[in-house]
Amino acid sequence: MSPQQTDPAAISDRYEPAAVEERWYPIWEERGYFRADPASSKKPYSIVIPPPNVTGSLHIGHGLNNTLQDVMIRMKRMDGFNALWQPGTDHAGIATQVVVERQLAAEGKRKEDLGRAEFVRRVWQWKDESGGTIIRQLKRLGASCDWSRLRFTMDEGLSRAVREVFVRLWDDKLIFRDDYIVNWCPRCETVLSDLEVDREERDAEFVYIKYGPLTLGTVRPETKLGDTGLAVHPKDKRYRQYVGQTLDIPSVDGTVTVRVVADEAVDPKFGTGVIKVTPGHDPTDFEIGRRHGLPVKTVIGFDGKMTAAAGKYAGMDRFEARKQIVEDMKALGLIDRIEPYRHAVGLCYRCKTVVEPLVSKQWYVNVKPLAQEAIKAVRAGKIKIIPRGWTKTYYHWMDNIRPWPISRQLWWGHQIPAWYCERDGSIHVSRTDLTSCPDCGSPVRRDPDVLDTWFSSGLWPFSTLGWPDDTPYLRTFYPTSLLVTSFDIIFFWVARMAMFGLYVMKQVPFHDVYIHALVRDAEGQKMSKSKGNVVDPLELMTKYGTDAFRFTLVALAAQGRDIRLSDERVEGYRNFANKLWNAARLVLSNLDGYDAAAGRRGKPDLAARWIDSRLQATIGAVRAHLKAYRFNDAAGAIYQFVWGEFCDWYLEIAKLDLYRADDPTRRVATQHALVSTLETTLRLLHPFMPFITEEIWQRLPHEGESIMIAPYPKVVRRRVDPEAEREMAVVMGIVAAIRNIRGEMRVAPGLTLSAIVKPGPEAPSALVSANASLIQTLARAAVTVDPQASRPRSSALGVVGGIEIYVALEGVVDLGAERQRLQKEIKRAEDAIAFGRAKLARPEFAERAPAEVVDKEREKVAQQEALRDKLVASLSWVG
RNA sequence: GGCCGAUUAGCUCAGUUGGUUAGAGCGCGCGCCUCACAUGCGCGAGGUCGCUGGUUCGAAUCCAGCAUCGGCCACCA
Repeated sequence: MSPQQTDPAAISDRYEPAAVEERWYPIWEERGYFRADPASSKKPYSIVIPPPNVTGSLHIGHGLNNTLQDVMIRMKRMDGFNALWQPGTDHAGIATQVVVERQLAAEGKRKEDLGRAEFVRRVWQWKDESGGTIIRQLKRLGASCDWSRLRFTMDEGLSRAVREVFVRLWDDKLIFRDDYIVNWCPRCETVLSDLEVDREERDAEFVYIKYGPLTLGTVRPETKLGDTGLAVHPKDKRYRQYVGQTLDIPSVDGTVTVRVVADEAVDPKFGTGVIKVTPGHDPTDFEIGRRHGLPVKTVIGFDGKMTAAAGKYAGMDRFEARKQIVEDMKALGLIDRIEPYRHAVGLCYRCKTVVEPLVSKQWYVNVKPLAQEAIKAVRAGKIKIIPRGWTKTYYHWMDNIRPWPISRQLWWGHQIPAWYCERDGSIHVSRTDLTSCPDCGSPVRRDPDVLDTWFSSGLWPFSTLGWPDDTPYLRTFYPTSLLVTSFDIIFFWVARMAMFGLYVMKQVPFHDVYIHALVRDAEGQKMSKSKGNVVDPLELMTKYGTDAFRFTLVALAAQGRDIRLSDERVEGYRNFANKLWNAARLVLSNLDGYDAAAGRRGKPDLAARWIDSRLQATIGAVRAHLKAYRFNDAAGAIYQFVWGEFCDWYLEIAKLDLYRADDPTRRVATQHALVSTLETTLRLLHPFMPFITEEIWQRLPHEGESIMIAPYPKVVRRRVDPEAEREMAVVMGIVAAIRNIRGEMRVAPGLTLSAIVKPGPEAPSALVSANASLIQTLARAAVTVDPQASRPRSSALGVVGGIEIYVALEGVVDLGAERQRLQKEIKRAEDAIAFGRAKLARPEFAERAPAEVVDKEREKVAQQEALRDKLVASLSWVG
């Protein structure tokens, strides 16, 4: 490396991120640094991205999620792994379809007006228009994905994977079609899985209805029209006589015929201990009905309106019908009483419409056997969930898993590969499209439903790598190394991937699962569009720089705790980037005459040995923290090292050699220490702050073409130097003690103090003497070392680790003024003491005030006494 | 109802397996435009670690109970 010199004026004293970010990302991408190579002999390391909604845009959660992944993948890539970060996007069935439906609505059209084929074409068009946004934004974030491998859940290849898995599950009898009670959203007109139903507490009326000889309570009187039974607990003596009877109950619209059954599901202590059984509109009732052979009567339709079976209420909205029926029952004297009641109602996760339990024919995956394997994999440690606490949640959900309804009444998605024979209705599931019945040659009709979005995302770790084909990527990178995701999709996604991965590949889809927390606003509120408190990551990146934004998220990403993001935080880390920038500016502008070889030959002085030792410790800490996914600790370790040690101490010390041209050997040695420390630090920091580190690194003497592919720092044992650390601790302690006195005594920073240092057992004279000039400069004090010294008059005392330091005050501070100040403070303290004592002495206070108030007052007095004593002591030395 | 988490400085949070004087950022006070950086430098104030009890030589840390807040799950109509 040739000697170089940079004029400090040539580099801005502010780090300006925009230009740097724009310059480096395209270079990295063009040079192919993001690409993994399945033929490489390096150890593979892979991450699949949680696919964002293809038509979405980057929100703060993506910011955190992808920054963490980028930190890991960049670190591993630098550390010599064959690293693949597999990117892609999700078609997000219902979400995307709703957006396009809204666009149509703006044109005054409904999707039915276009027809299915045309509608789907419109969605594809929308996908093509908006699909690039989130990818561009991820690039803006610095994400080092292998973009040449970008996948989409509805790509030809991934669709083939979906169909293949569907067929295999069908052949294995793990997919079935059944009439079952489902969560139905009357607005979206589709079935929802249990996970897609949000619960919300609502106030309701608990209506006690007279049912012939019995009385029972319900919050849903309108479903009375669909009652086909009554149920009581088998052991409930009160109602035993009715069990088995069929009752004709006079009701609002003629009589209702119900059979009384005994079922364990009934809680005899709740309400009257009798429940009405409406198998058509309640999941519990549906189960009871199945157990006892009660018929299903559907009185509410898929549109949320009462059906023809509801008699005179037919066509009425379900909630209006509820009111009307209560009115009618009141009129007929069928209501015993009404009580207020608060309970959870199910809402559609997309549109918040109250979900209607309805019986309909849907496709299901019997996930129970798959869940068993998924549980085993975690128990056996083949999948490690971090933080550990989430494993219990995972087990609990897997243990209680129910069949997964996978059909959705949408047009956007993977259409179910099943055909019905027009002749006998037989079902034919096929890898290829059918035009006629394989059994009888009759015409066939394809099932119109599409699959739940999570079906295709569940295949993501292997479908993106080429499955069902046996590709080099699949062989090299499956199972993946790490999955980084948020806790809110553990069940939706992580659990499904675990089940599908084990079922299809016979191997876990990932080894480690890191679950990160939620990013909230500065007040701790969940960000939401309706609250208007959404922080736009792009704005933050523009305002403070991408590196600062990334570093903020990482620094705040403590395990198991939500992140409160505020501008002040990002600003703080923007300042950190600026600090680093200026440290680099100092180094770069003092490299004239630099000779790397000569620098290496030189003998490092104490400070150089110290900073090198601290650097090794930092490298070790960062590696350990990243290994354990303690991102915040890793970031904190670097921050502390760069600012608190390298800048605050080493750069100040280095200036001594840099600015003094009388010792060229020392200068070159120090230049070398500076370059080497800074260069290593940049590599250590690169995964967190990719842009600024590359920019500075390129300007520094370095080896290689980019920091992105430079080696990640390793701890060099022989550079760990406990002796240097001990000795520097003494020097720093003395400096701090003198600065402390300067601060307390309000001595101007420009004034040079004179200090006598009396070494103690921990700090031999030789050590202090050897570093006297260092101390002198850092503390701005003329230092005399004297083991026999005793404290002179008019001096301030500092004590550190057995060393005594006497700082002369004569001529430096106005002793008279200082005396006055001390006297004034002593007086104030004494006044406070006197006041406090008087208060305590007053009987009405001492006897009547609460004990803690009295204690507090006593404490205050004691504090003031201690302060006074300290001031008096100071005064004696100043006097 | 079940499970989980949180409670530490004015604010937001760190604090690995129990171990000297409990840390950081922001904010606050004092002094500084010291030739890398005022997005900065030096110094300082500020904490009964939610409460009660227990284990221990020793507890912010482990155990039990309580209080407050938050989250997830759940078919009590």
